[in-house]
Amino acid sequence: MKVRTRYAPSPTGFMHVGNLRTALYEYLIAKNQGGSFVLRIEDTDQERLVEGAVDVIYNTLKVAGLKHDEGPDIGGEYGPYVQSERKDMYLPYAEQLIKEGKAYRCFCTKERLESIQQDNDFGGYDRHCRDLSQEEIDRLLAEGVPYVIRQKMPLEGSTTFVDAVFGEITVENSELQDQILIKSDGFPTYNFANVIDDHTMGITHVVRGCEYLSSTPKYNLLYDAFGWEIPTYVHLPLIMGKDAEGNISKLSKRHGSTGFEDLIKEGYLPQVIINYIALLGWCPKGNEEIFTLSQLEKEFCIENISKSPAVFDYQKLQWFNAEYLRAMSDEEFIEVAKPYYDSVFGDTPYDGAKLTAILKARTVQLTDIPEMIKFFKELPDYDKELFVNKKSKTNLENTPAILQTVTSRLEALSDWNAEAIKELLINLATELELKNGTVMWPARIAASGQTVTPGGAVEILDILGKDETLRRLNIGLSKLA
RNA sequence: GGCUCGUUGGUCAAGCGGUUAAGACACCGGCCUCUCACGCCGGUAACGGGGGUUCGAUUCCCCCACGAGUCACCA
Repeated sequence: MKVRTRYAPSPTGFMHVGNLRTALYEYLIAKNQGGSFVLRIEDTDQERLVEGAVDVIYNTLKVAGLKHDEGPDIGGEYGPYVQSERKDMYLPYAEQLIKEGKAYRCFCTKERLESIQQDNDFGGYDRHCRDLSQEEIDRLLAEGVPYVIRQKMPLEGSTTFVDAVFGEITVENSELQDQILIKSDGFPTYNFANVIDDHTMGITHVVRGCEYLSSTPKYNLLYDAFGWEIPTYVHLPLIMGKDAEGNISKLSKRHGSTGFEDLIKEGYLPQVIINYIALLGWCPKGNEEIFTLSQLEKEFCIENISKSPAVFDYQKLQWFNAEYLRAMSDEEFIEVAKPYYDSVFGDTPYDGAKLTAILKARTVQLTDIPEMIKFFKELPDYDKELFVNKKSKTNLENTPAILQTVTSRLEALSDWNAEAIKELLINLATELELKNGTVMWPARIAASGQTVTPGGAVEILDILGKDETLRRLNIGLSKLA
């Protein structure tokens, strides 16, 4: 049978990396088996609808490369793919269960439910309406008393199911509530809609966070009640975060950015986020860690999904990002870095290729770029003490003369390119019987106004160009005078 | 609190009865070097505790501890 998985987010306007990982695993499980990945929007909670939230979902999947085969925007033979548009499908199923004695109407008010919460030795709903007489039901219906439809849970025994990740899990039926199937506004609950939709859409693998593990027996009782085949369950371990004190809890804002959009804004590549979260809870066969999406499609297997929760590690994410950036061609790097170059230079022309050459090995997050290159745009004010460096053997005594010589030699250089500049400076060092650093250090400081720079003197001088270089070297000389 | 699940270095994790207990990130040295990176070489660091089963347990079983999830007209 062809594998079919579905990603069923509710449109909240925010894509948490945990949700994205679920989507990714669903996608991978489907693609690994040549199956279909379905997108279904779960908007049964009319009180939590957010404007434009569905677009966030489309956009994230698109940027992340998780192309769905069926969905609200592209259709498919199992539509509609938005639950609110499927609203009328659910009630008949619930009524069928009532007819078969597997569900019942509950007329209890919210007030009553709240009051029994106070003194609940049993926990939860007391099944007050489970055995109302038919006359009573008819009377309440005639009066138009609002009601919900609840599922009758077995009072005894236990329910066992097998999860593809966690194995066999047994829950006592006495633990199960008579859960609501249809809310008083006529909409189905998430749990009910899920079962109906998954079955009618032919979903074979239900992949979701393990927070659903203990409610899965309820789902299965529903499948059984309808005589439907139970799907394969794949429950995923949670993604945790670690706060400043070292406490570990479910990943949330206090741990840093948790939204896909936020991470993109912070200069992480979409393919990096995908690669990293793929490895949070799943482990490939070999030692390789860098995977493209299509490689993941081939490698992914349910057996290697971990049972224990994983802490989201921003340092590792950074390493992945830097690694991807370094592996890029110059053209690819320029493409992703351009907005950041532009943010520094504005309308001033610049050589993206040369910037890329020095930045590629040094960029962790793309957002690091402006800070690294802003000195090219404008020479920062600096103290002459910066010229002093023990290891390069530079000090305020020898530097003025060296910098003066460097300046005049460069002034005479007609062909301004990295190679020529390098040759000139190295030859000068040899000629003066100095180590390279003694010549390079003053040049770099004067050209950049800072001790730490991306690239060396040669690259910086080359990028600045002859005029700007000489202007800056002269500023340096005047500081030393 | 009841129930369910989990527990290998700081983090991600391999392991599936016998291993010098992989690898990666981070960290610490060293080399390279005009700074910072990159790259290369090396290093520190782990099976939560207690009982069993077994010739032998990180691996199987039980108990405990700790952690997490769940007990909604939310998903």
